[in-house]
Amino acid sequence: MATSSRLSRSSRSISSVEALRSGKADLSTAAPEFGRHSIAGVAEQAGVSVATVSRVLNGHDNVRPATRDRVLAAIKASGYRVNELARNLRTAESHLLLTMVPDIGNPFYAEILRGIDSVAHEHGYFMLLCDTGADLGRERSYFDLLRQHRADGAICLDPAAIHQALAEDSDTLPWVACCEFDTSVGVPYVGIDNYTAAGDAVRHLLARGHRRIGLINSADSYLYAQHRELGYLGALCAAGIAPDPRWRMTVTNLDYAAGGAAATALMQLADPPDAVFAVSDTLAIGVIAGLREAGWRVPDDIAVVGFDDISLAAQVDPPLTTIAQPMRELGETAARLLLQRLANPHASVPGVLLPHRLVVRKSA
Amino acid sequence: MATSSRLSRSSRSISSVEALRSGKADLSTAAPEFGRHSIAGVAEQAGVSVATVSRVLNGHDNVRPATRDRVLAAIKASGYRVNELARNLRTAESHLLLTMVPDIGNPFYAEILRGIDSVAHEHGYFMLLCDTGADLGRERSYFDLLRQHRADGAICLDPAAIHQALAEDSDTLPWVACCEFDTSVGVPYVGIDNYTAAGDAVRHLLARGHRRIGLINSADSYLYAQHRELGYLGALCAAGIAPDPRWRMTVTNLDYAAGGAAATALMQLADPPDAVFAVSDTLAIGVIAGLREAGWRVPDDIAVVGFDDISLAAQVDPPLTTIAQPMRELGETAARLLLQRLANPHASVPGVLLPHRLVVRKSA
DNA sequence: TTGAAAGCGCTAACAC
DNA sequence: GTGTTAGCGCTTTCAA
Repeated sequence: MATSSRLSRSSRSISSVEALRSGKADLSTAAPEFGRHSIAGVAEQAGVSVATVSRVLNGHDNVRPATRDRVLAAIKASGYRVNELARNLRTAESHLLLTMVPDIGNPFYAEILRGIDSVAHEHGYFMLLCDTGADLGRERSYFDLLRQHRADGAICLDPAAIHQALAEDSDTLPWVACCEFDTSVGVPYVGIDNYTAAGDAVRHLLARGHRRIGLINSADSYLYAQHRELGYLGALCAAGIAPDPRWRMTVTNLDYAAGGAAATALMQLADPPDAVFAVSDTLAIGVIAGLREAGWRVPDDIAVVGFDDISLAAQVDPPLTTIAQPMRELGETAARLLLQRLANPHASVPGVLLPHRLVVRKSA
Repeated sequence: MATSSRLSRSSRSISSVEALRSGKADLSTAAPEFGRHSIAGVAEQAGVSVATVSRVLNGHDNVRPATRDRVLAAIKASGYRVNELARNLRTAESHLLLTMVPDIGNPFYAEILRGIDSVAHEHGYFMLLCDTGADLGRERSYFDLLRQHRADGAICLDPAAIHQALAEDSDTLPWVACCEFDTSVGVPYVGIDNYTAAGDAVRHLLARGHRRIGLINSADSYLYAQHRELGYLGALCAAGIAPDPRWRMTVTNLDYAAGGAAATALMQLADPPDAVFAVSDTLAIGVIAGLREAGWRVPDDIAVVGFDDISLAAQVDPPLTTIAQPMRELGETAARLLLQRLANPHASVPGVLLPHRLVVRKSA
């Protein structure tokens, strides 16, 4: 294929471009008759029993080298692959880890997912990813995957699930919470100290001389939103400032547009803030865009602090000052907690708080 | 465990953070004993045979209503859930669709993923997401999931796989290509006409009076990169312009940083371009950031056109002019093609090209 | 060291 | 309409 794919590039490309234009390339597909062999076939071919093949397959050492070689040869010759479905049924595990994320599109989750994925692979697991859209119904159906034994355990990054945890049997299921968590439920979790982190953001603003500090927050049904609001309030109070309640905006979505809309609303107040703390970088980036559109300069007219430190934060204009969460580590830890719980269902699994840090750039 | 996990947070967190960081948490495997009931238990409880329970479970209509009710009651009372592992073994399908994406972090893929997910769910499938990191080895191991019957089919968004397709048996496996595809291979695909799309981008720049147009492209091992380069070249030639080869930059990564670096390099030429076409929005956003850092104004000093139209494109400063791909539809179509292929392995599945469009904003 | 055989939990013939 | 039963492909005692 190396050679055939290296046919004069231009000629091939052009013809294929033409084929593409028409959009009509017909692809008569051959029958995918994959995996016809079973362990019995291999056994027969190697002149041994299925038990022996199984032993070889699983690397048991009680097989004579000569026998092993014969089996290995038969496997190779037949192109045999283990049917994991059968193996899973037998061993009662799927080696799949369910990950529920509220919004795949939010770059905040991408790095967390990578962390989960890497640890999962290290331990022979695959990640079954589900976008819940923060919808309770869908979430519930995803938990069913656990009940149906289609996944061995779950990592939930989705706030909506947490509250459900108490009400249903989901607390008997093998899952852990990541980022959004309730320490008072018996579910293992990993996250950061949202209260302190939000306080850090606000204290930074305070240190820069801002006194009129707005907050753009998620609905307080989210625990992290509650904690960040408390952190915001706490820092302000400690500085002897009574925050204007009109400066607290609630959004139902963390996307760019929501940030822009909230910022616009904020600046239309008779008495607008001179700084804003948004509880997500995506929100903050939307805020900056909205502000710019309305003719305000950041940080001169109004300072902006975000939360998360997604890779984009450094790229926008002005680069975003934000609270960094250790995203990759958050994901890795969540996966380890879950694996730990699976390995030892009766042991108590700890809750973990990871450190955050303030990253000062130009927006505040 | 609820109580034992309620130990003072600080002390617990610290020790566990250390254990987890080390990655050495020991994971001796024990049997997770959830879901103790089987279909036999339900049958017994309802005073019927397992076959009848199975019939009820699968909604067959040859069951007397009274019997059905009895079974349903028994199911409810026992909290029984189907063991999908067993069902899958029996029916030889997992109802899992594998999706291979080169980089979860690239927002371009997020909307495609949503499209896939929605169609998959509509048809009772779940999406098993794998980040290949554009790595051939990992990709290969993901294809193994198909061979092992752990997934029924796959959607591959990853360039690296395409070339592999010819060389290995992967062309007998049930998969489809999305976004990156080779019309000359017998694999169903969906994508856009990259040649024309790139041409449209360049013609827009031409129409705005630019003549010195640079290109920031992926390595030409990618088919889409080849086609876009051809489109770029074609449009330039048609306008009677001989493009300076030094204005063509190749990046090995589509992230923001790569765009910034390429832009910087471009502008250090003795004779820099006055416009740049980047083959990805993430790249283009990095270009803008890099340019700004170096003191260039967009679009006054240099115009920038991107590709994809991710949601962020409208948020950056200046808002990005770009080629929009119908991302959601791309994903939906890919899923449909795959489902179609699964439903009818012998039918020929078409290749599909979806329309793109130029979105003019302020960067060019 | 190897084999025979019993299931894992389910579906689908095939009987009644 | 309902029950009996034979597997799906594998792992794992238990014997030999």
